[in-house]
Amino acid sequence: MDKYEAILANLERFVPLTEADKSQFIAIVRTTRVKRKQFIVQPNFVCGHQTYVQQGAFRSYFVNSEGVEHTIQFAIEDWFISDFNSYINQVPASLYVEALEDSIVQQIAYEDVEQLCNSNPKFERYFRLVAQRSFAFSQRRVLSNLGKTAEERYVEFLNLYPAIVQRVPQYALASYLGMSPEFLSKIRKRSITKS
Amino acid sequence: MDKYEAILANLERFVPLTEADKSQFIAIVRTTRVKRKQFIVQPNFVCGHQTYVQQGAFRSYFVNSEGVEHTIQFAIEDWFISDFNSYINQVPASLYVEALEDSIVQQIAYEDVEQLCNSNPKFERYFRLVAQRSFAFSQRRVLSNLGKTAEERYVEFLNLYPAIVQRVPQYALASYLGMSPEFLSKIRKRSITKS
DNA sequence: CGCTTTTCCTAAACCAGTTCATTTTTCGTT
DNA sequence: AACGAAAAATGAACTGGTTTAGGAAAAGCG
Repeated sequence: MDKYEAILANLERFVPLTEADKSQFIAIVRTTRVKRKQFIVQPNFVCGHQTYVQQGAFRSYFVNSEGVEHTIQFAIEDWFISDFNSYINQVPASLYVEALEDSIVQQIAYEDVEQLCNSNPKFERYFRLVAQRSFAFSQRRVLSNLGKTAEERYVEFLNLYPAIVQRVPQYALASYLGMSPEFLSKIRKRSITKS
Repeated sequence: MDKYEAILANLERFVPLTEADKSQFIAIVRTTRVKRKQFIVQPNFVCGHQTYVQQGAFRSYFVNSEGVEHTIQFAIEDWFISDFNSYINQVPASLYVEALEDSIVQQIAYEDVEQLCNSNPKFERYFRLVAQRSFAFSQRRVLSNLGKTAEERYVEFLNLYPAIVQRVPQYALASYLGMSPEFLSKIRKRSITKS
């Protein structure tokens, strides 16, 4: 299979593309292999790319002043991941983005994206729609967690992303859900004996 | 002063505009007065507009299944506010957006914005940049709160938005900062006696 | 102005979730 | 298959923040 098939299908969910558009886009894409535990973004370095996961799994996380990790996002096949604040404002990152499995990604550089948007409104449109949806999504996530207990947040995540639960380490999931790994462990035990 | 001056200046921070662009934009803007306590967005109604605050103050909030209010955002002069998820996906809102003072706003309708973006790439570009920055901003907000205690979140907000602290009711601020009003009261007492 | 309603403050009991210390299991590597 | 290291589980002690209930102060409104 063509390695650009998936990412182009992603674009075409938002804007129709001619063959010329497609090659214009492919020209700025770079495919890379990333080994498990390897970082593609690190604090203090400017995040120069957006990364599309063709195969594998990643997480982005923040280490706060006390040294505690907080997972911000998981990404598996057909998701984008980066330190978006660093990328969009071209300032030093505050996140790590780490491969959780051996993976294959497609990357596009900031400068190339901006130029692409300037030269072809279809891409401007694509990135507008994606940014708006991402923003709306992050708002929804905040909302749906408000006033929920730790257990409710876990159950909700389990229903929404059963595949991810199987695939990521438990301490990472705990830090995503905003609880200690010990407490997540306690919850899982509870919900197993219940059912 | 021209009532469109402020909102146009906002646009021009991102894209240069000709006089023709400006009148094209102004054509879809509607100015409205909103009285204190009045809602401009309500749950179960589709949020049809983005709202720019020319004068006054608003907050958006969510009421969870237990009836507890959670403030999502405050907006004073030169800010936009809406239920962005409802607006962008044109689905029923889950938020209230309420005027905290008698206010004057400028509103632009979803359909008009989409048409404007289609017909003039400058606006496509403006809304892309704004959405990207909003997303980055909301990520930053999440980050900066991670692992912080209630008191640290209060102190940070006080430093970032001293004007807003003076202007909004304390229960609204508490629900924004993710704590009970009683606890915020306790904190304020502590930090006064400290200084 | 005076009445009503909303907002703010105080304090004690309480609890969801954390921390710490130890054991058990899983998993990647040779 | 066997070793070592990382991850997950367990349980007891603890705590940051909530809840509940009451009263004081401000603010809205006729």
